[in-house]
Amino acid sequence: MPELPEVETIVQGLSKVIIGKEIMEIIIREEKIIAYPSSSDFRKQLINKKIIGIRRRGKYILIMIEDELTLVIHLRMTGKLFIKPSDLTFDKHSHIIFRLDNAIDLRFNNVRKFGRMYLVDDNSWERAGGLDKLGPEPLDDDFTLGDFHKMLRKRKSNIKGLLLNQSFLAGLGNIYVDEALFRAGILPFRRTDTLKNREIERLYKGIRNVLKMGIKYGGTSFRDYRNARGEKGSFQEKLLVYQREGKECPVCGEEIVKEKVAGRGTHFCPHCQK
DNA sequence: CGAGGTACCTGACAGC
DNA sequence: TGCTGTCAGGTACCTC
Repeated sequence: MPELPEVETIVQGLSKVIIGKEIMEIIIREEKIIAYPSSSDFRKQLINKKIIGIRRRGKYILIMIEDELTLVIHLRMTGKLFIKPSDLTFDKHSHIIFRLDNAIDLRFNNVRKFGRMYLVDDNSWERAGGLDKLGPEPLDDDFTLGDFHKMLRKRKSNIKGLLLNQSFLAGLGNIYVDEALFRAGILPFRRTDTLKNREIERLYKGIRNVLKMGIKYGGTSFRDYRNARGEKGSFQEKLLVYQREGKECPVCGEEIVKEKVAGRGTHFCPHCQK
């Protein structure tokens, strides 16, 4: 479900509420969500510990716990992480509940049960479900056009598939890839080694701009996504091609097309994108 | 290495 | 009303 801007919005929302709080109780209603370690070790190591920080890496949420532990959470599809005053009524899909010391719950809700949690030692991330294999952060200041150029030069696959690959670049998903490619004027099935310098530059800027805009508008909510307070984002109102099949291209007026590329539903303008 | 398919799950929606 | 098929913001794993 969530991509970089949605995860960033959730992290920003949670940081105001959970930092400095102690975990009093953990209610595990779906064991399989805890991927590492065992659910009993997971509970044992977290109980009565204080949350000292939270940050994002790609689409992963990293919650820093005292005693040099990191709770790593990936929401996958339909995952939500939100805060709520503690009570005993649990939504059908709230699988893990962290009860904090101010009578606030941090709840992990995930209709499709694809999301996973990992509890690892700080900076020891090889057990954290691929976190150690991520590519660069696209919004980092030290991720430059030159870096992007160098990374692309070694590749030959279609550009959409490559941008979805988290070990190539961290944080993009199906929505933001389609939007970035539209803004760059590049067809999603173009071979990476055919991209011209000026196209690579437009793509670099397109990726960064669309991610920044996504964060500014609090993410994209067209079905499940909600922030840490249960509110929708509004970037769905700014989408130019995603979920706009059959509608007019905002630039040329031609019809937006949807096809399967890299195994995913892919939206593009056959006139504006070359 | 890359491409393509399947699997993991549940729910919404279209069509009959 | 209800059945069936398809699709969904993600990723791991398998085969060729």
